Amino acid sequence: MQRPFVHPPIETVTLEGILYALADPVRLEIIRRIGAGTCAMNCSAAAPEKMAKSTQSHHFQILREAGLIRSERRGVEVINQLRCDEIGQKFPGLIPAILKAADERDACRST
Amino acid sequence: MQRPFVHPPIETVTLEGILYALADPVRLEIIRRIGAGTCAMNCSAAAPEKMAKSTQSHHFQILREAGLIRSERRGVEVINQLRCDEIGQKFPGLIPAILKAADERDACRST
DNA sequence: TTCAATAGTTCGATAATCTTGAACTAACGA
DNA sequence: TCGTTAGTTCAAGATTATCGAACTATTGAA
Repeated sequence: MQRPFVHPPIETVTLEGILYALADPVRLEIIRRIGAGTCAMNCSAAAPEKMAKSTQSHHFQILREAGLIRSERRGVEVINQLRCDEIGQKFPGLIPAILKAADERDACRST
Repeated sequence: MQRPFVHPPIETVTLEGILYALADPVRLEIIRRIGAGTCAMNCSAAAPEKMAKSTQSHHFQILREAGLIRSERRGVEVINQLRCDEIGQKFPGLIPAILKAADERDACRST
């Protein structure tokens, strides 16, 4: 089928959806990678290597439905970017706080 | 069996565990109620009314295992409180950001 | 002490959700 | 047109959640 990507308008994005999406370690990692990069990232680059593609695709779909990312086909690949401005407007400081917590966790781990 | 409550030391509390616990709407609501109150709260008061007690109990167990709450038996009931100082030390601003987002969502809803 | 009531917990079974491999689609280049 | 790459969709087995029923722990009253 492969219908075009659906992105919920920011008004319908819910806190539950965001937390649910970010509660999965894989998806949190994807968001961290996408969020850290300056430009949009394709799915394979953002997801863990050894995971089944179908599972990757599933995770991206959940991130899209949660309103966290915007996906767009660019040639043979699909590029993704964080909808940080929109989300930041609706839930100020939420995403940064979570990403900061993830960074702090990593910093603690490596010491 | 009913073994005594186990509370993970703050060092073993993970961001994943916290996000996972708070991703469930019921558990987020429980944390909001416990967090809002000035004193510790028993399970029935913090959980939604019409939910099965076994399900409530299950949710409290997940919140405990995530390190979000500390439970203690007080007579016939079990009182719960947010471990906000400890968590705030490990993940500064995380819980407040999530609770703030929940408050903002409610504020938008009611207007 | 014994009995009843209250507040949670544990257990077992069904219902919902996740993960994966296989088959498929869409775009590109030789 | 064919082969390759990058993702998606689908169906099925494996986890995980929800509930009712039975149980435990504590209190207070007879």
